[in-house]
Amino acid sequence: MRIGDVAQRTGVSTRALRYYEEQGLLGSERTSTGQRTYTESAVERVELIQQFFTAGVPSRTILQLLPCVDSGHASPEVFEILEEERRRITDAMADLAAARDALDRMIDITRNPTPEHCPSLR
Amino acid sequence: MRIGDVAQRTGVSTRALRYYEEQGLLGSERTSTGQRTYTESAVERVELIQQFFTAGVPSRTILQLLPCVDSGHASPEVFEILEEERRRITDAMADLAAARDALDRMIDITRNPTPEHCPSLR
DNA sequence: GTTGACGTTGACGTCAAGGGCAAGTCACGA
DNA sequence: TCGTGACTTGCCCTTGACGTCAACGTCAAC
Repeated sequence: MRIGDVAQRTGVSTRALRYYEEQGLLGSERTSTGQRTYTESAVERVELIQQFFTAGVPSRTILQLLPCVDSGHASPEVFEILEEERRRITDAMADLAAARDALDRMIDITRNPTPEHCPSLR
Repeated sequence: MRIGDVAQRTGVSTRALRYYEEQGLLGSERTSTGQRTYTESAVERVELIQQFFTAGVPSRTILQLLPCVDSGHASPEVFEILEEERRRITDAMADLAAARDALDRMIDITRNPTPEHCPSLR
């Protein structure tokens, strides 16, 4: 596959794919004329990378985690990173839940304006 | 209260507080010599702003929501924003959950390396 | 009245994940 | 062989929420 094919199948821009390679996250073979060639597994890899990016894991951290995906083995340091990211994500979920609750309260108040809720009615 | 007090009580830098004011998110009185003065409610306000920032709500959107916090009333457009942000946050939570599951699988595999999981052992 | 912490504005720097453009090369069908 | 679309590298640009520095004013204490 060429880069455009991977882009189309993953929904990730070619610019982003080159960026991933630049960051060491995604490998590719080259043709004799220098064009990138990808295997099928690259699609899966890109999807995993995307998932991490979406979760707020920075590229440098992903770079440390990916070898462990391939080898199935984690050094103690990598293991610590795994658990730390897990904690970070859990905390982020709690923050999101709190913000959503705040929005819910606002939605509720604006839907049922009552004197207790609404200073302007008092 | 002066800006340093608010910073200390909220854990938000003075630079950030001035930025919030610049963005219209946070009001302040001024002394005759130009120094900012805050009421007690500013602390609560800053905490709310932080909560939204943490949840990924951009300052321009927060700016549209805050008047509704004060008035207890939301125009249809603001109401739509409220619900859209709610959706966005819910989606983000699902993304985080998916990423955490991916991490959990990795953690599990590295904790119990088995031939099925680990290509290098096959 | 001087010291030192705290305050002011303004301008520029940072960081990450790409976007966009330029100028050239490659692949492939007509 | 020509055209066209896909690809290459290299470079600067963008966005948001501040950090940082400069140059200066203020305030409370001693």
